[in-house]
Amino acid sequence: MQDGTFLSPAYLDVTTLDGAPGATGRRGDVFARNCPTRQLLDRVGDKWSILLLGMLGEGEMRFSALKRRVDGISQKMLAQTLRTLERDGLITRHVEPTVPVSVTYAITPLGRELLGALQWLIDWAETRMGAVAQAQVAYDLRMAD
Amino acid sequence: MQDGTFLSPAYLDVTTLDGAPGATGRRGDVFARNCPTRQLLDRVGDKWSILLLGMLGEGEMRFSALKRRVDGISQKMLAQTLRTLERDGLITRHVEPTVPVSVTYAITPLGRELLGALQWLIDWAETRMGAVAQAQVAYDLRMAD
DNA sequence: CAGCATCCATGACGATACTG
DNA sequence: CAGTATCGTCATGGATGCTG
Repeated sequence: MQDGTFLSPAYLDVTTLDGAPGATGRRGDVFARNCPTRQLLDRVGDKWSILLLGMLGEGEMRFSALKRRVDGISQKMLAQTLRTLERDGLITRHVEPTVPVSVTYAITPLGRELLGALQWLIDWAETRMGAVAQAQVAYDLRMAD
Repeated sequence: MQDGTFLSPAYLDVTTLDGAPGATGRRGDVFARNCPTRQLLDRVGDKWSILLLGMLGEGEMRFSALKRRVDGISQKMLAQTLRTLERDGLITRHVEPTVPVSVTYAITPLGRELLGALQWLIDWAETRMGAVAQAQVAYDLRMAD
C-alpha cells in the first residue's frame, strides 16, 4: 500500500476483465475511476453485508433466523443484501421445498476468504477504535475554542 | 472470525468506552447494535476515504494536489472527507501561513495502520474480484431463464 | 416462511457561487 | 489556494401490505 500498489494499472484488468494494456497509460485515471476499491466497497461497504457474512461464517442459517439475529435489519434489506451476496458468489441459497418453503443460506469458500481478509480490519477496529474516539474528542476540543 | 470473534461482548467496550461489563450479557444485541463494524464502516465504507488515505499513504500532499489526483472528487467531498479523517486521527493538517495559504495533509501512524489492515482487503479484491465477476455472470444466466 | 412491490422520508452528493 | 454556503437531485433504506 505504501508503495501505491492499489493505484497500479493492473487494476484495470480486474475491472474490465479484458485487460486492455493499451489503456493503462494514464495513472491518475486508473486510480480514480477503475480502482477495484470501488467494486469492493459496493460489497463490503454497506452496513449489512459484513454483518450477514459474519453471521453466516458461524454456520448456515435460514432467512427468519438471520432476521432475528441481525436485529434492526428490515426484511427488504435482508432479502436485498442476501441476493447481492449470492450473486457475488459469497453465499449460497438452498431452497427446501417444504410447506411452507424453507430457505437456507450458507457462506462459500470465496465468502470465507473475504471474511478472513476482513478480519484484519475487524482487529484494527477492536484495538484502535478507542484511539479514534480519543482523537475525535481532542479534535472537538481544539475546534471548540 | 469463523468463531464469531467480532460478535463478542468485548465490542461493547470499544463502542461505549466505559466498558460496562454488566451490559454484555445479551449477545444478539451486541452483535446488531454495538458492533464496531458500524463505526468502522463509517470511516472506510465511503468511496473517498480509502482513496484519500491511500493517496496520503504515498506521501504528504496539498489540497489542490489531492483534488487533481483523486479525479472525480468534488471540493465539497474532498474538504468534508479530509476533515473527517483528521478528526479521526488518521491524517494531519498543516497550514503554512503563506499568501495565499498553503495546506498540507499527511497520514498519521494510526492511519497507516488502518491502511495496512486495508491491504488484505485490497489483496483479496485484486485476486478475487475476477471470481466475483464470474459468479455474477453465472447468476445472471441462471436467473435469465 | 420467505419474500416482492410500493410509497415515502432522510440524507448523501454534485454543481455552483462566494470568501479570507 | 483552500476552503464555506447554499441549493437541487437522486439514491438508500425503512414501513407497510400482499403473495406462493
